[in-house]
Order: sequence, then structure tokens, then C-alpha cells
Amino acid sequence: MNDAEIEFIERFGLLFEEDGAPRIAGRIFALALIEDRALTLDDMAEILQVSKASISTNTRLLDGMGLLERTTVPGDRHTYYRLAPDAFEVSLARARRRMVTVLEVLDDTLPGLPEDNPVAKRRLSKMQEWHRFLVEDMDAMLIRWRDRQNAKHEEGADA
Amino acid sequence: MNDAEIEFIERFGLLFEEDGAPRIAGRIFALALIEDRALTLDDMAEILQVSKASISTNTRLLDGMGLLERTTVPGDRHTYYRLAPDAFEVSLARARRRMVTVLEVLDDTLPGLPEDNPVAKRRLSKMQEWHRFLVEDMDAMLIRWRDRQNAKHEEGADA
DNA sequence: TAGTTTGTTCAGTTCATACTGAATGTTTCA
DNA sequence: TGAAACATTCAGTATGAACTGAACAAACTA
Repeated sequence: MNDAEIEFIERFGLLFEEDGAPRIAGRIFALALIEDRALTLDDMAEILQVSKASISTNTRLLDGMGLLERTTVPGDRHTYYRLAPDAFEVSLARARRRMVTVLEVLDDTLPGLPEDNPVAKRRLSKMQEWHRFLVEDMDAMLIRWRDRQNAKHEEGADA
Repeated sequence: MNDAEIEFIERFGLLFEEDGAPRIAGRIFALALIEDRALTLDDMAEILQVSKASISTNTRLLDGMGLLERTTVPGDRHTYYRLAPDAFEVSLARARRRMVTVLEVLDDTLPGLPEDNPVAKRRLSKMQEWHRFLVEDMDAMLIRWRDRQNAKHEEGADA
């Protein structure tokens, strides 16, 4: 664990905190990013110098978020955690879910809005349109990314 | 203020809370969305039934986030707040800033990573690539949206 | 079955922050 | 310049959430 790695872990802790997630979750995620092998709770508690209880709850949080993956090996009673294969795309999926939630609120609200407030009706409709656009375009965005990755691999295979 | 509007305001309070922002900020934003005219601190304190102090700090928070706009009129000592014209696009800008921050962390970290950990180097490079893609595509997304809006207005002008 | 190793849950503490009421600034008008 | 009507700031309180240590549960081994 050199200086660059330690700072990386700490800065990710702060990033997570800004997002409303526990600081430790960010540190665990950063650790999983730079760590080659899958780790046990005790490994992480030792490296990050926090209680095993905290590691346990936060690894399960990260697992639930789709950022970490649990693995086991036969004849070994440990649970190992490592970075989920598609961890990057999770942030996009989270943003998408939020947009959908806002859309749901708008859908529920618009029909019940008072008739004597056309400004609100128009504004919320516009907002609806914007969020629908975002959701659609985010889906397209993910496809563009995957296409790009495939293209690069094919290119690599050709060479 | 009918039932649909009240529920709208409360749900936005919760949405903001999930994002780590104060609940009241969400309520104020939602109020600005459905309210036609610009409001004073006292107006909002009255409608939302919270202290003027809280309204003051949170309106300035929202103003700083670019979601609310301050207006004044000559010969009137009130400060009025209303929805910022481009409030919708703010959420995208925020997401973009976050991506850029992650990029900065990655740029700072990669050079200092230990040589004996090629997995980390490759993984963080990939992560860099992903975030660069996101930033670029989000910029393109905003352009697409604006084009679409312009196209619709022209269409409307034609008809 | 008893014993050991691991993971999870729970009660309690600490820390951060939203919110309030009161005091302080600031602008407008007479 | 003084007074009134605002907005802002500050100290204090209360709420909530992160984190810990310890108890508990579960899974494996001998």
C-alpha cells in the first residue's frame, strides 16, 4: 500500500460521502479497485483499520449496489469480496433510476394539478419531457459505450 | 395548495434527502416549480410552515446550486426567489462535475501506482476511459437536447 | 457432538448537520 | 439621520446516521 494508493482510497471515501454514502463504503470500493485478489472481511478491516462490523455492513451495502461481488471457494469458510465486473456502469444505472423516480413523481402529480395554474402544468410537462429524454439518451449512451468496446476488441483481434 | 401539490412538495423533499441535500431545500425547489410568481422568504416560510432562518439558508443553497434565481424590483426591499430558467440542466451539470472529479482522482493516482500491480493500472485506466466517455457523451447529450428544442420551436413557427 | 472460525446483528456512543429563535446587519423611506 | 422592514448570521438543540465492541448465529472440522 503506497502513498498513491492510500490517497486514492481516502479521496474515494470523501467522494462517497459527498454522495451521501458512508465514507467507509468509498474506501472499501477504492480498495477493491486497486486490489488484485479477492479479500476477506478481516483483510479489509486490517488494511483500512476499521472494525469488522463496519466492513461487514458496508461490503453488503456495496454488494447490494452492484459494486462488489461475493465469491467463495470450496473447503474454505471465508467469504471473499472483489470488484463487480460491471462496476463502472452501476453509477449510470443509479442515475437512471433517479430520473425514473422523478418521472414517477411527475406522472403522479400532473393530473391532479389545479386548472387555474397553467404555468405549473406547462413547467412540469417540460420537466417530464427532459427526464424522458435523459432516460432514453442514457440507454443509448450505454449502447454506444459497449459498441465502442467491442470495436476495440475486434480491432485488437485483427492486429 | 391542493393535495397533488402538497404531495409533490413532500416527495421532492424526500428526493433531495436521498441525494444528501436538506429536505427543506427539496420542498422549496418543488414549490418554486409549481409556483407562478416569485416568492419572498416570508411567503415560503408561511406556505411550508418552517422558520424563516431555514428558508434563508436553503434558498441561498439552491441559488448557489443554480436551481433558484434571485430577483428584485425597484422600490421594494424584498428579495424574490423563482425557479432558475435552466434549472433542469443543472442536474446534468452536477453529474458532469462529479465525473470530472473522479477523473482528477484517477489522473493523480495512476502515475504513482506500484509497478508490481498491473491489474490496478489496467483497471484504473479503463475507469478513466469510461469517465472520459461519459463526460464527452454528456456534453453531446445536452447539445442533442437543445437541438431538439430548437427544432420543435421552428416546427411550431412553421405551423 | 464439541469446538473453532467466520459472518451478522444489536445496543450504545460519537459525530455531523438540519433546524430554530434571537441577535445582528442592511436597505429603504421619512 | 433615525426608524422600519427586510435578510442574514449565530448559538443552541435535536435528530439522524456512522461506527464500534460485544453478543449471537452459522458453518465447518475433529
